[in-house]
Amino acid sequence: MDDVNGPQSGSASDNDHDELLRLAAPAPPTATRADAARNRAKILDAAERLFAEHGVGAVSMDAVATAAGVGKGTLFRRFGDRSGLAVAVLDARESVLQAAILGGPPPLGPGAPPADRLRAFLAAYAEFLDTHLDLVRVSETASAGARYRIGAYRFWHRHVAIQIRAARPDLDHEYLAHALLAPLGGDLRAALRDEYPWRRTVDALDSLVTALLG
Amino acid sequence: MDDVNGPQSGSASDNDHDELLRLAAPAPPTATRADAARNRAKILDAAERLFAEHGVGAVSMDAVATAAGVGKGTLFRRFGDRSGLAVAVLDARESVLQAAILGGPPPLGPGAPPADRLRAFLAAYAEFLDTHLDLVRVSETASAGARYRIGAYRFWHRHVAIQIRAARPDLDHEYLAHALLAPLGGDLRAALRDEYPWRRTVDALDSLVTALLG
DNA sequence: CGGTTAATCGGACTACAGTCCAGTTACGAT
DNA sequence: ATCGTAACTGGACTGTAGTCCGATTAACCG
Repeated sequence: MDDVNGPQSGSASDNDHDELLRLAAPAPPTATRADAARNRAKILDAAERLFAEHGVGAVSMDAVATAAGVGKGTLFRRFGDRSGLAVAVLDARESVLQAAILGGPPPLGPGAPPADRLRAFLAAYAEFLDTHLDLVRVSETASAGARYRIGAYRFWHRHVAIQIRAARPDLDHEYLAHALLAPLGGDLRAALRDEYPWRRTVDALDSLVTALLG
Repeated sequence: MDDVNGPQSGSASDNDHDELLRLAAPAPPTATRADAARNRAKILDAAERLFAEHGVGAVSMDAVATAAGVGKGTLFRRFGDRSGLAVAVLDARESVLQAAILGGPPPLGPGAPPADRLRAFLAAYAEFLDTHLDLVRVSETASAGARYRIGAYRFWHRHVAIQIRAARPDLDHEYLAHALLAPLGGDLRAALRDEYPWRRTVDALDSLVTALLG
């Protein structure tokens, strides 16, 4: 297991970066049949269009399948369930933020102190969340907390955990990363959006990070 | 609105206590028809029995209605939806913890320093959560983040916010209370239960509280 | 280029949450 | 005691997520 000790050597930092990269990279394109790939693209197109036009909540899976010119079985075979489809649609948009974290300018990208990077990330993620709230909520709706198993969440979690560890190696950075991400879950944000606008949310989370990492 | 200033005067503390009491008290029993009350009890009995026997996830609303000897319309009229039923079933069990907070011995009850009370509460709630996880998850499953509107959550939130304010009046205690409760949401806990047992969860949250309140 | 195989396709099917409304029943007024 | 009415009841109905399996078709090999 990637142990907790090993202070900030250059190579440890590189390992962290590599691990994040692996989480960000899409699964290796395992020899898919041509028609399957075509259908996948048609479905994503149709879903994106319908979601934009009618709102995520008002689009049934049947509607997506029909609009894509594809049977229902195909839709569910390729994406598992409704939340899987949402994840796939979100994927492209998440990549932008992931790229900024991996190689963008500080404080979001590498180079800034951990506490600053963490604050910058939480602010950026909060913005992402508000922009795609409906889609994120659907992607979280799953039988057994699917959100926490998919690549995107694991990327955010890893990034946050690494920043915490860098500033406070004595803490349980793995769990605390979950705890810091939890307030940015879709349901809570949807319930609190009116009462707590983006600015107030970010300020409060900043104060939490400051208390934790100094 | 109940303003943020007003330091820890005795009366402010009493106001806090009264506000909590109000959130804990069940809605005034507005002249219910006798048969309605009887059916409500029959439904709760049946639900509790079926949940215990087959697991929460394997019990359909039809099954509850049938077992209670009641029509489906009645079930939905009285409890709104599936999550409303779960809330009602949980209600009695939550009251125990609420009573301990309002009038039990410290550190859970009044008398201990805010940071201690907060830690004690988070530990107690984490235990409650693990005991009733399935039911809590159903109670959170709702169209528009219903969890955050119901009395039980508002009680927990109020309590946490009050403790934060008492120790750190400079912070946004309202939002931070949500942030501290968020890690104890049902979905996250379900996903993390295996990897992070109760002890580790509580320890990590303790360190978070310590960082925040000292 | 034709045959073999295994993955894919797609629409009929199931199960369940939640709605609706016509009939019924309890309660207050007379 | 009787009546009027508002609230309650319950089962038929709707819409949707997700499953299943026979028919289809792409990829690979000789």
